Amino acid sequence: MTEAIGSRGLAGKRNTAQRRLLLDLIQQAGGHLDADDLYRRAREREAGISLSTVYRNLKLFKELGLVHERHFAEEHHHYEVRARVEHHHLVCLACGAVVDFVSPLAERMKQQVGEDHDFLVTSTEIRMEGYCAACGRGNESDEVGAEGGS
Amino acid sequence: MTEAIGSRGLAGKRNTAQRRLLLDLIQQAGGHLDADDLYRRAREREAGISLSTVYRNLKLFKELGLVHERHFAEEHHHYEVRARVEHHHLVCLACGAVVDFVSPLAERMKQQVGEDHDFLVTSTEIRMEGYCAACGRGNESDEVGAEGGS
DNA sequence: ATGACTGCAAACTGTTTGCAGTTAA
DNA sequence: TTAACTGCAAACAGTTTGCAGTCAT
Repeated sequence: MTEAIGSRGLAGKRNTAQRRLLLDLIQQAGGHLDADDLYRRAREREAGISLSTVYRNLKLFKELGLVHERHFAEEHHHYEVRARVEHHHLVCLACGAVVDFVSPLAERMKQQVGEDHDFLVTSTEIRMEGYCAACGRGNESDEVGAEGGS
Repeated sequence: MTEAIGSRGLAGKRNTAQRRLLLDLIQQAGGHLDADDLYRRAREREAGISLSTVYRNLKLFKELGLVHERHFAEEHHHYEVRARVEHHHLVCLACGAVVDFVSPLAERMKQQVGEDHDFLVTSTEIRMEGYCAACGRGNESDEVGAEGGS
């Protein structure tokens, strides 16, 4: 049953070849692709597709709730299919790997913070940075001690 | 007292009037200002300062660890003085208010996630979105239920 | 038939860079 | 004195938009 978002969910919008293609690629990719990744992959299958179309549809998919926009440390956006369960990201500062994770603590924190600050929290994004097992060694210098002056 | 980062911490770099001014403004602001905010405030005090200088110094301060760069949902970066204790952000989708919060759960989660995925986590950024007490009512339509198809 | 959608090129925003002049050390 | 720094303008990357033509409905 991986027809998850194929054409379904377009809510009255036109079902064009480009949209089908983009949705399909996003879905296949699984996660974490930016507009340019998507554009490049799309061109492989349909050479004439334009970058504006990619952007316009990414925007549409976002509005329809089909994809999520992520803000990693880089200067552009990343997109991923809307996940069934809320997950977060761990990014390796050395190799750039992005690992998804879930944590029950996140849910608890959301509730608690919402209560404490009288906020109705609708979504949470957690990004942890550091070094993965492979890159871990040799990077002791970049520690983040948080000392304050008097 | 509050001479926290004034000229101190420039680590051998030149102590120019522009740097002093920028550091001072960043400190006064307390948090969450973007390059353009900073530029505008800086011009009020020293009309001739250039935007490139703002960017170049923001980059320097970041490298020296004097400020943190934040990635809110908008298309540009925000900066804040390096806090004594790691805190996170709650942003109101209606009025744009940004509230800082701290949570002991964040620390626990960091440890746990690091262990689980064999990552050396050096920093964590948590952003929760939702509606503050004042904006809360009247926005029931935009809920984020995470349902999966079939 | 017709308005939503597309491709293209041009515009825009946030950020970076080359260069020549200035200034802290 | 001199290399680090600055202001300016021009370059860049990512993203958006106006327009004329196309295509799903």
